[in-house]
Amino acid sequence: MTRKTIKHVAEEANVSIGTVSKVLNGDPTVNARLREQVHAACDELGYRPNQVAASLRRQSSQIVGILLPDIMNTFYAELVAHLEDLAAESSYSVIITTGGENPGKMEARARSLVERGVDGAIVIPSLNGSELLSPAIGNRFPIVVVDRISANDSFPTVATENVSAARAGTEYLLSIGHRKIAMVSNSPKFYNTIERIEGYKSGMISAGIEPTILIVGRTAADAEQGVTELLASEDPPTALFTANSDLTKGAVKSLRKRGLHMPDDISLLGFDDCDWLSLVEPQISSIRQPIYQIAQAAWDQLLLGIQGNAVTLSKTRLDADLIVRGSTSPVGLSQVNGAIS
Amino acid sequence: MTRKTIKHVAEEANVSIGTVSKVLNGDPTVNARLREQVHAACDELGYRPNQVAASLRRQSSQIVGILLPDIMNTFYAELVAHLEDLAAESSYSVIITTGGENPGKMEARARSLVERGVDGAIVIPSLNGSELLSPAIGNRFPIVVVDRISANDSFPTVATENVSAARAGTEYLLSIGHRKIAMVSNSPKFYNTIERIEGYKSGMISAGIEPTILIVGRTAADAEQGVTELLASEDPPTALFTANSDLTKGAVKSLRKRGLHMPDDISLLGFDDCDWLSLVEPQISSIRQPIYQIAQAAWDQLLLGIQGNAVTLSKTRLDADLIVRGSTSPVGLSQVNGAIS
DNA sequence: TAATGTTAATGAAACGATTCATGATGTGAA
DNA sequence: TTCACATCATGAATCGTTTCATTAACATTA
Repeated sequence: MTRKTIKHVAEEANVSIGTVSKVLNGDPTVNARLREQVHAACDELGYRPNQVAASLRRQSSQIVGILLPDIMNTFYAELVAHLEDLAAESSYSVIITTGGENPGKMEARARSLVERGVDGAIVIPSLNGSELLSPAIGNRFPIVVVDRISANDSFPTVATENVSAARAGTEYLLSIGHRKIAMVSNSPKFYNTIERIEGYKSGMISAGIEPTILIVGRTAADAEQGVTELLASEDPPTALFTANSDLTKGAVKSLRKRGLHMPDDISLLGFDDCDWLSLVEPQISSIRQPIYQIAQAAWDQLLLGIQGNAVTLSKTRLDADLIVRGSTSPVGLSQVNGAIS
Repeated sequence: MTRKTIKHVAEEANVSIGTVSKVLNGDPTVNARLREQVHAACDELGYRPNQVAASLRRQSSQIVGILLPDIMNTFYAELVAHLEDLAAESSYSVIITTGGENPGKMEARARSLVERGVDGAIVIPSLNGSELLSPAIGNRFPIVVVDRISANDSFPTVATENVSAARAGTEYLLSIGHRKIAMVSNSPKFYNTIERIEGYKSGMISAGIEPTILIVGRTAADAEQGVTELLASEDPPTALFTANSDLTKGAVKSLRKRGLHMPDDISLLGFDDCDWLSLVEPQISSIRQPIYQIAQAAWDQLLLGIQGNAVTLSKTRLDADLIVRGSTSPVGLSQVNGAIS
């Protein structure tokens, strides 16, 4: 028994196909009795509309794409969760595709989204991602770029106010007496990273202190190794500031292995909040991005784009919060003496 | 400039629409020269096929749905990540929808998936979810139920061999000398929970020991509170066995607040592995579900269902691994004396 | 009564692909 | 030369909706 179509409903209800369509779409110019008949017929037959056909005719699918590097990162996972909720509220469905850090893959996925007829997409690009997007996608396609925005994005963007957040974090560490503060960052290929480094730098320089920036790879393991080397150096920092949650993981591992205790031996402040930060001992101070607001703003922008309203190319920035926990404290005596070990 | 269709390509290449379609679908019965012309025309026009139209005609969308309670749970997030990969390899796209623990919402989402014309779905049901599914979905629709299977599922299922895994965990704790082992579980509404409890019970009973089962709510906070009460009781356990990662979080929080140290004061073993387990001090022993294999098996089953092959109603079970870390150790002297605090 | 206007149902034309029966072309055998 | 038989391009039908120009029915006015 194949699925019922609008045609079957029309026959059952003794009306035309057009009338059924009207009823289903809530058109008021239809006689109440017929409306009743149509509804009855739908129930009778267990009719479910075929959105594929509707999409084709209407040239809009009520589906949006989310294109991102990785869904296991908690920041992205939470973002996706919020976006999915928001979309569902407006009866949109969401196609998720992850492109890893591979721009080619990412471009292919973007293509496939367009072919699938999604009405728009929210994109967290990988390297050079957003430049690659335009050709893949054609120019009439609504996109909002989130988090990893870049200087010349020709799309609306939504991101955390990274510079001021990183600067606030740095100033906090300075305010509790640290001078040797190292930022641990992945390579500054994305604007979020660049901005975090910039915020840190400006904080340090304002305080008249030379910044120390440790560039490591993308993974926790990279950070672990880098931090281990840094700590073995001549004049190790008394505080670490990690640029995202993966790097924070690596830093914690490194400290553990070296037997250093936070906050007495060293302080640690991480960009990105996740729940395990308050499960470790001591709990780790962090900068929390306003994920829900980011999702909200991105969704609003996307809807605007889809509805074809004034493409204002808006650039939204949202403020992050500094959450002080137990991993950061004033410089200890042992640290002042440079007596780490 | 609107998007090009197959018709434009046909004109550009001076062939018929049918021929273009053949070329695009790799039909071999087409002259090499024409094939060449068609490809040239596609490039020339920047033609991208419209999968919506193709879906309508072909009555298959190359999209599958994933219906699950929550994407922020690491177990589900990892599952989704693997599934998305597997799907992409077979050039399927994936629509994610989360229904929370709300069966009504879940049913609505399932409906919407069907209307959207997905070829099949992978489902992690919420309460009574899989019973609700059939009516929402009609009977010719390929589904695989994962993780939260139930006794009378009328769909293929894939899940961890929960009973033996929980039993193995229990036996491990017994083997290192624990006798007062409490299982901390959410309410046994799902078969995964029921089975974990069963495995624990059978391990305890085989050892001639009365099981202690603490039923708490679904969240980490629920577990924290429950564990705190349990530990304040007359004769507190020397080891805890938590039934999933959220509960493990709660247990860790409770132990921290109470100032108990693992493993000396109390041992902890958690069902579900996640990366923060090896970031806390001591690292927490756990049972790791074979997530990739689960995803793989689920995907294979789903493809089978989609291809309409023998609906065997297969029930796949996969073995979990016990990972011993630092949170579990033989009963300490203080514990034997019952002198916790 | 005829002319006009209003309301609401209808039928057919899209949307952009796939698919299949048909027809055109060319080759080889009789 | 003619017939049979491949080979391969073509055009039309189809998928299940939406949409819009028509029409039918009826009411209102002159």
